Amino acid sequence: MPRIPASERRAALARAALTVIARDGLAAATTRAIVAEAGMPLASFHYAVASRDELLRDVIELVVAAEGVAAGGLLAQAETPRDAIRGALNGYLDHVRSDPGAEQAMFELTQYALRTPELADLPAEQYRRYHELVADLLEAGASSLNIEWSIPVPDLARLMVTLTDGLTLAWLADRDDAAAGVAIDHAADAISAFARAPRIPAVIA
Amino acid sequence: MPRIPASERRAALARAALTVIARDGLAAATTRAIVAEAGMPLASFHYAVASRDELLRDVIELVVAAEGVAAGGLLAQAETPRDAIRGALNGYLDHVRSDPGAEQAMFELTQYALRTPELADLPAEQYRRYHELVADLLEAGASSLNIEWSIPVPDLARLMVTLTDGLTLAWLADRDDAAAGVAIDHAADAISAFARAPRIPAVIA
DNA sequence: GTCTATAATGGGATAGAC
DNA sequence: GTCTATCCCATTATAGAC
Repeated sequence: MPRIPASERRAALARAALTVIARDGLAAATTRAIVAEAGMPLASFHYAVASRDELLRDVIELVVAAEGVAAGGLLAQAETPRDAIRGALNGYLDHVRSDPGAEQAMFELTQYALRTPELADLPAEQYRRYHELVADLLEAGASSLNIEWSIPVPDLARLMVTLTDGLTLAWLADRDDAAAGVAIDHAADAISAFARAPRIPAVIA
Repeated sequence: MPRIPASERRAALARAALTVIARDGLAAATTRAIVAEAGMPLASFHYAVASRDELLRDVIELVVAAEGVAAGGLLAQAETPRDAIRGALNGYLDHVRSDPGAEQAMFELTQYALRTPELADLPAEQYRRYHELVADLLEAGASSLNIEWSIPVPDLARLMVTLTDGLTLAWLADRDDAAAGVAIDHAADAISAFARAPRIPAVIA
């Protein structure tokens, strides 16, 4: 492994760590497992990064960024607010189903960060970004459906993140697709009640 | 420590483990930390229990039982379905606020169990009990408010657990009391839409 | 600059003295 | 039956050979 900049090794290690955590869990993500996944000798680890916890900081940032990419695809075409919410939640659950380990990795990392003084600041920032991301999606959805939300968009965003987290945790625990689908239908009914016709109608192009 | 039955030691170890996990996190709950908390010599650990993972099984059952006790107190007097839902969610969040570590311990244990083949069956059972517990509360609430729920009670129960999990995770991450309170208000609005007057009016005593 | 080899620590589990 | 003392392994981190 000659001549690879430390910054690149660092990024490669973070990606490898995420792969290991998604596959085997955080407890299994030892420095050895991580360098094995990255195809590096053990000593490269501390050459590129000061400590395991410091690498986990990178991993969390990686995960948050990835979540942003995944969320971008959730804004499907829909005729009604209910279908839009329902589609977004189902899309999110499909994403979880397609790679449950990755989603579980997020939760494990968040909980670990909360317990680790050097990382304890990350979860708040992580959720701030989630809320912001979902708020943007809600704004875009309102615009595309020509509706407005009857409660502040940041409030609704937090409620949507609450639902995705809760749906994910329960599904990870019992893998009950049918129950999750039903919960999503009811949640879509409940949340779409916050959509209403705009006070100032949009100009039709 | 003379003459204490193994079953009692086992229970004491499970309680001590939960104390340690709530205070310092699952990763810090080593056999040594657990016996120190329980005031026992290290060798008592494997005398009472075959392995650390086996003790964690007991701990999860302990946690689920404790959650049941906590939930029992959430059925406050309320005039309307909205206030009942709102009161229950606020009561739950107060419980989380009063001992965040204990709540975090639950999540950590669930995630760890999902990653551990010998414990992988527990989370489904855990959530089955939560759903059942909340379903009972919803039935009791409907009866006391003289309403009925417009969707099946098990469906609504899953949605309520989804909300409590989601609210808890976000609050643990950002400790934003105001935002959590607002989210609860909106959630109560949304969920109380599933309450309606009973088709068969209850007999007034 | 890179990696082999090893240090130093802390872990789960147990043998054997009392 | 109980617990001290220890085993042995895996871990993070690093010293020093190339």
